[in-house]
Amino acid sequence: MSIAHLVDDDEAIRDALSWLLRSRGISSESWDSAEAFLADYRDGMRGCLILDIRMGAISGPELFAQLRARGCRMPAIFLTGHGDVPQAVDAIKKGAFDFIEKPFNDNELADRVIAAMQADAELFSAAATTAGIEARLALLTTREREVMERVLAGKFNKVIADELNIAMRTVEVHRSRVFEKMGVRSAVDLAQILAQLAKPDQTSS
Amino acid sequence: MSIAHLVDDDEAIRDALSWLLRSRGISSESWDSAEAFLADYRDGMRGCLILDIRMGAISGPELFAQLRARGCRMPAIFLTGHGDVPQAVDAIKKGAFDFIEKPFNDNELADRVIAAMQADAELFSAAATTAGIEARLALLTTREREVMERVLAGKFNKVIADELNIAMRTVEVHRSRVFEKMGVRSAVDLAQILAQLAKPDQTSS
DNA sequence: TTCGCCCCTGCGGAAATCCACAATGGCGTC
DNA sequence: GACGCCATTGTGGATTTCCGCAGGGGCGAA
Repeated sequence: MSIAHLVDDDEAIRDALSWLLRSRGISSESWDSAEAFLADYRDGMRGCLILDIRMGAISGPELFAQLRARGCRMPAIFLTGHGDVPQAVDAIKKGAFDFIEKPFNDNELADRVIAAMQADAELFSAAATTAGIEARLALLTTREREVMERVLAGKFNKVIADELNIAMRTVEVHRSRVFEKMGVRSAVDLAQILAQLAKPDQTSS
Repeated sequence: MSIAHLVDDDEAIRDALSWLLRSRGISSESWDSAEAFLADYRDGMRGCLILDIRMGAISGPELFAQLRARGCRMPAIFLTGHGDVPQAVDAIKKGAFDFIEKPFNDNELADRVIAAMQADAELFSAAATTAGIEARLALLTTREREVMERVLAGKFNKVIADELNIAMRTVEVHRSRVFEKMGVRSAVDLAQILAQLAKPDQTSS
């Protein structure tokens, strides 16, 4: 279940938003401060963030930055009462999903939240595959990784054997074990799945 | 020589900006409308764009969209007189480099322009390498491309031969010609350079 | 028509990969 | 100490790749 995580120090806004979202079939949870949310935050949370810009000690953008630093990739929608262009520009540049002025149009906001939820779903499925790849990568032994690097550099087993001062046969064994553990059947496949790992694709609006 | 391309219907602004930039060692050229700029626009132009939001028939964002459609990748800085948050958010999401309100701070604006110039330079060098790859790719014949696809799919020459209903020897010939034309020596190398082609890397402020 | 480019094919050999079978030694855990 | 995991190596053979040599047919441009 993915839910909207609402952080705003204004109870009226929290109530209005959670009611609005519920009416669209979106469940939400609320916090009255960034600190409160940070205390509850857990890796792997799903859904989206709806953050007020101005809050107590920690502002929305600051909260967002801290969450990002902690690995959170949930799409964030910022709410602001006073149209601050530089802040909006800055937020979007830093990866915010959207930046909306209060008072907001109910329909529009709900649509944006739904879009954010969808973005999160896509991010999640993308992350699932890369996580799988990384998990397999973690299973490799040191030697296997050394061999893999050189295989990806397009070197012949013979050359790799020389570089590592081991017999060609040993290289072959490592090589095939790498393929096996990574679930691929050729060096080309390996190169391709590793290439997609280093390539996060950006989605917006 | 990279220069700032200034498009604004207000002569006073154009003059002020070009003077400001000149004082920082940045040369610029000015147009008084989007139409005028579009008429002069040529592929391969270098530098950055400084676009007014509100202009005659074609607005800054519209001009930007048209340029992007025509392949222009110059970083664009938008100037706006009235702080319009939704417009700013939209512009940044669509890839604008920056969105600045008038009246602007001279120092800040100059800094942003310099940053945009630098972004353009990075884009250019990145584009140069991908352009090289695409140029080589364009040299391949249809058959060679068909073979290449299947090689990248990790298929054996034998399988490829079956799929294309040609002799294995022919596949080998195409395969080696592909390597030759692409300037690589193994299928792994090929996979890697093609992977980097599909991966534009985003740079912002 | 001649020339160039592309697609196709066969032969044969050198080089590399892939793989099953078989084994040794180190190292840490239970 | 037995067991498991890792790194290492060898033999030998099947499979694949890589490549030079040699040649045929189609097709469009000069």
